[in-house]
Amino acid sequence: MPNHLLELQQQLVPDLIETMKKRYRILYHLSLTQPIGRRALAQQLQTTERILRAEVDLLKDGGLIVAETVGMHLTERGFNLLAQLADVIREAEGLAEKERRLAERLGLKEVRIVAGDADADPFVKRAIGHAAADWLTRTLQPGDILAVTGGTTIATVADSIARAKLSVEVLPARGGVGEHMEFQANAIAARIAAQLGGTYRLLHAPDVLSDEALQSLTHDPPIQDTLSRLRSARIVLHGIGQAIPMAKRRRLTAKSIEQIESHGGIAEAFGYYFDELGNIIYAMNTVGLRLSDLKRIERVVAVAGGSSKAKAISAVAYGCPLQVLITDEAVADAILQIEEQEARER
Amino acid sequence: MPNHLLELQQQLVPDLIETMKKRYRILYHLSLTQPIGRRALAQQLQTTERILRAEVDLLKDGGLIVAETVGMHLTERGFNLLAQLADVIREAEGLAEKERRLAERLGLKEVRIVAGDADADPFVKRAIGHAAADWLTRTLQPGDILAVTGGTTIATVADSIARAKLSVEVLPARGGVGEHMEFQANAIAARIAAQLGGTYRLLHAPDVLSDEALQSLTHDPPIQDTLSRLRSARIVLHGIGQAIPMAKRRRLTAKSIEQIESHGGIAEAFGYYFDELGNIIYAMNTVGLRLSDLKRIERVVAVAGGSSKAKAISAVAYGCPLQVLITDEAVADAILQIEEQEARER
DNA sequence: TATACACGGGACATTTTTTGTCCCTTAAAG
DNA sequence: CTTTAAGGGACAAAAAATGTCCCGTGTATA
Repeated sequence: MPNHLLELQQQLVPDLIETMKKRYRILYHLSLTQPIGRRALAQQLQTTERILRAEVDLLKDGGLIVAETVGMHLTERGFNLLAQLADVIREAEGLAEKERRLAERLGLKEVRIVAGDADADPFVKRAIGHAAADWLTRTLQPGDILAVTGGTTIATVADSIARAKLSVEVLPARGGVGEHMEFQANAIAARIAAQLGGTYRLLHAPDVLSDEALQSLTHDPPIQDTLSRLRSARIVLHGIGQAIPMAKRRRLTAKSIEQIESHGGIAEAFGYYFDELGNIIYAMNTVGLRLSDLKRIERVVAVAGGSSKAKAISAVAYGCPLQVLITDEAVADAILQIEEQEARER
Repeated sequence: MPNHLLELQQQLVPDLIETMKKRYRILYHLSLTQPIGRRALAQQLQTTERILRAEVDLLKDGGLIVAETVGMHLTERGFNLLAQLADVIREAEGLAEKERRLAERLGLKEVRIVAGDADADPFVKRAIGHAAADWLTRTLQPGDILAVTGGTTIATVADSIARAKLSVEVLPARGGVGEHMEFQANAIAARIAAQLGGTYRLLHAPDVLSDEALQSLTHDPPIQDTLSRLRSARIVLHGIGQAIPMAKRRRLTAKSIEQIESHGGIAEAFGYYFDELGNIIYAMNTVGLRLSDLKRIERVVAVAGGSSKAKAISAVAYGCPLQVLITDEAVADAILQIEEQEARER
């Protein structure tokens, strides 16, 4: 009933909604990449310079955009309009509907879908990060403990978080993995804390350990302390990986990789490997959050996109306590398509 | 807040809101004049054949219109859409806003404004009639007594009233005046009653009388009966005239006309003549409803339009108990403009 | 029954708008 | 100081919108 009007307009001026989406998309891209030039933006939006220019001129006349020598950027009015239109557009794009269906299918409390496919368009990854950052700022409360994992996806969340002054504590949910500094859980926790204006602690330990090393490390007082705080986090933000690529990147032994492969391993999260149905088929000896810890955490939020990760994402949703998923349309479509196939077979 | 969306769209896609209005206008004119041909409709809408044709083709594709050899007419879908969009368009056209302001200024419960100027475009008069008919059908309840005056405007209401089966009684609020049969209160009451499926009574008396004739007539039992029922009407629908033209049409004596003129007479209603501020400056000896009777009536509805009547309408609103006004945009603008002038002078 | 009329739809030249493309000046960054 | 990417101007080519006329057809009127 609220946006009943859209349906009426769909009948009388079908192209109205299309144009509205198109212009919204321009404003949205602009908001994430401003200041940006006409030509660069056109390339990003997969359109020609001249066509974008026509739209931009209109938006400029409307006072939603200003053009300066460094490039175009949103005015305050444009920014407000963007925020107010967000829900309408999500409804018009059919994303809201897909969110409801995906939440039901995966048994989640909340799903947020961003248009596009992160595999095909790097901008979509940023958009996912932005959506997650948005969710986070709306959800975080003073005094909260937030745990984050590493990875490129969660890093985009850190990129998008707006500056704030919020007394929260940000912790890395896992130890150090691999080489890239900026994708480490530690580094991301620090960046997010800096943006939010909160505090952070680091977990000075490698992610994977031998039994003995794990034993001794967990008796180290500072690590013990961080770990116990970690378990009382209210929100956990984590990424989801594909099993085999992740196993290789982690330099697991050939034997372990083979084991994962032979058991149909498809997803990785928190150092656990899952098959398509969410069964744990391999678990690493990790410092940091364990699967059993997640059950007691109020909001476990998975952030991941790209059609290649679709199966991994549904696997984690089945095998891991999860309340919120922030993903892209390609993933949603892939998972919902399986649902339709099943319905047809019945 | 309900059509908050419209304001957002106004910023993002102002041009498409215009086309929405344009297409709505086509559907609306079509609904009042169907079946009608392309060329005739184009003339009515003050546009060219070809331009209208482009729009009509779209509406046809959308299944809102069908074209037959007798002309075009709305489909059921088109008709539903029209009804559902009515409020939206009134909001988008700014009519809703003007209605609120006019109601406040004139101290009325409800104002309904139709786009255009009845003086300049005869179609607007029909539209006013249609709006009044619409108001009436939504307001009338079984058992109601409805009183109506004569005049061309109220006659258009009778033209537009949809057939119904409603047990109401329709009475003429005044006696016979002038020569045109179809504009007599009696005739209009009968036609409205016929359309509504209700009953009616007639007032077999001339509108204007000498004192003695009035005395004797009011002792005539059938007239007495009708008059007493008239005074218990729940709704009165009446027109508003300009003082001088009306006085001449009524063939008042030169002396009376001069009196009206010298006192600044501007409006006429129910046989009373008002100056600009609503003071009664001349009253005829009429059979039928008196001004004093109106105070006890629940809904007194004035129906009148055309820029030339603007002052007359505001005069009656001041001088006469009135709850509802159905008029056109030209009148509304004229009255509201005075308001703005006053505000400027302050 | 005959006739004039208004209907929708087809056709097409003409006008207007949209679009692709290139260039120019300017300001910031290296 | 040079390079780069910015916005805006310009203009021909392409596409769309528009004005205009015609035609066969069914309807209502004479």
